[in-house]
Amino acid sequence: MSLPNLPFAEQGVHSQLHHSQSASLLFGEGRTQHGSTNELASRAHSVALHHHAPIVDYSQGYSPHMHQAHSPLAFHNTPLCNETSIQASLQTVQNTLQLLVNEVQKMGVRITDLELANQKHLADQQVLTDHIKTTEEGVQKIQEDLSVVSDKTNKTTGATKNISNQHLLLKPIVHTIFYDLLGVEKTLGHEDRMKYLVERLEPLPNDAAIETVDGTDIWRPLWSENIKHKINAKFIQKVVDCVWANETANRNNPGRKAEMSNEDYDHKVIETMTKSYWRNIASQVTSQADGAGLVKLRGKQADKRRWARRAHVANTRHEAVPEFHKRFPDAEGAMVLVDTNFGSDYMTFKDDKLSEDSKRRRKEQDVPASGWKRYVAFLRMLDLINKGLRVAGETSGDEEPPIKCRKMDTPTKGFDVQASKMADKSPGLGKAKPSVPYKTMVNPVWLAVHPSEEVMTGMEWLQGLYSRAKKGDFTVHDTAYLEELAAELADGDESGDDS
DNA sequence: TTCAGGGTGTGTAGATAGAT
DNA sequence: ATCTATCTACACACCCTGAA
Repeated sequence: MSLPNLPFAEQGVHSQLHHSQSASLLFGEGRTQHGSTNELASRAHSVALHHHAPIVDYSQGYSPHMHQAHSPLAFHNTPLCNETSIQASLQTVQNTLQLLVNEVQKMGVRITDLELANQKHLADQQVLTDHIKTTEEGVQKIQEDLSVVSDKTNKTTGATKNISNQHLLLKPIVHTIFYDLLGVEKTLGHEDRMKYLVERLEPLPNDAAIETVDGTDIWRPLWSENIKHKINAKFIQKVVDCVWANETANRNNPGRKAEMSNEDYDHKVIETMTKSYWRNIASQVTSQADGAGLVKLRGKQADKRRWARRAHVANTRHEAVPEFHKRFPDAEGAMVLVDTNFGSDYMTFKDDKLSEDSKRRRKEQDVPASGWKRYVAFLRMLDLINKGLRVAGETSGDEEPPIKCRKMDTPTKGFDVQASKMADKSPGLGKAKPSVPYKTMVNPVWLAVHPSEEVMTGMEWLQGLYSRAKKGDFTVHDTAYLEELAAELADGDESGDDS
């Protein structure tokens, strides 16, 4: 109120100065108290003292006496040097001296206070330093413990985990020597290699590990046996020895150079890689050899192909999400919605257009055509954005580097996963972390008849996204297509909350 | 019309993580 | 150690585009 233009802190300083002036400096009250019981108060106090007190207080408190004592005017102005006046003068001098003595004493007390405070600060500082030292030692110990744990983890997992991708130079070397020792033609493709190995599944007589054909030793591991079987162990050891010997020769011969990195050039690493590869090949050979196994293998391969296709489409859709966000800024979390397991146009396929196999898979999947149209619409919009981006050829100047894209005037509609690539289980199943759809992804009517379907709340923007999209976010072609889809959606969504 | 260059869709081997 | 599902990297065939 009195200092409207000053921040509160400034006002505080002023009030404190006033207090110091009246109570502490003139009368010496409370100094010891403040200094000894409250460090913060003491500090503030001493700051006020050093900065302001000498000018303000000494001029007001002592100058009248000092002036009288030292100014020549004091004597010149005195009319008579009689006894009374001398006594008065002496009295004044004595008073002044007494005041000075008092003040010096007070200053002494004050200095003692400051020294005490200083000692306490030093003690506090020492305590803090000790604390920091203890903390640092603790952190160092934790770091050491962590590194030990990490070492142990590496050692235990190193022997069992597949480390092939950590040794990219070593991998082809191991594979080549592996097949060399088996006598497999280098020119053969993967399928023919498997065929070759399947033809040689019969164990050799007398537990032999090697047969000699045209003067060449050919190894015959027992693929159906455990990796620790003595013949398999011998074969793996042979591969490791050959890889090691080759590399050693390379390194010792001045005319040649090392083929692998120093990390690869390690018996344990080579052995682990070889074992891992042996298991891989053994599993394939035994599957090929056995009728049921072969069927299983084929099924697995088909699943992989389907999955790869779905993943490819999901990845392409991910690329379109940033542009989608530009067009629909409130569509928070759109990226999360694009899940490999969710999106496929087969959800909207008419049953009579599907093959028998696809019908079977859809049945097992239990996701009827009308159930997920709202979500499918979202995916189609991503597809269209993606097509649009490609058609535009990234012509906007800030895109780097300019992609040389062929111009396509009529984007094809067939962007989605084909019906033949559909999975045979519902989207949430079969994953370590199941994919759970958001409630707004599915149509309310479908959800009502599938009460067991687990859904999450959120992504409210999906609702009605459609009708907004029709209003000119896309090219003429795309808009026409979306109109088509919107009409279809309206049919499938009886609640009509999308329009 | 031909053809090189490159985009697109698809298939495959193998890696990886987690469960058993 | 083994099995399973998921994922990555790469290869290849097809076909469109644009220049010669």
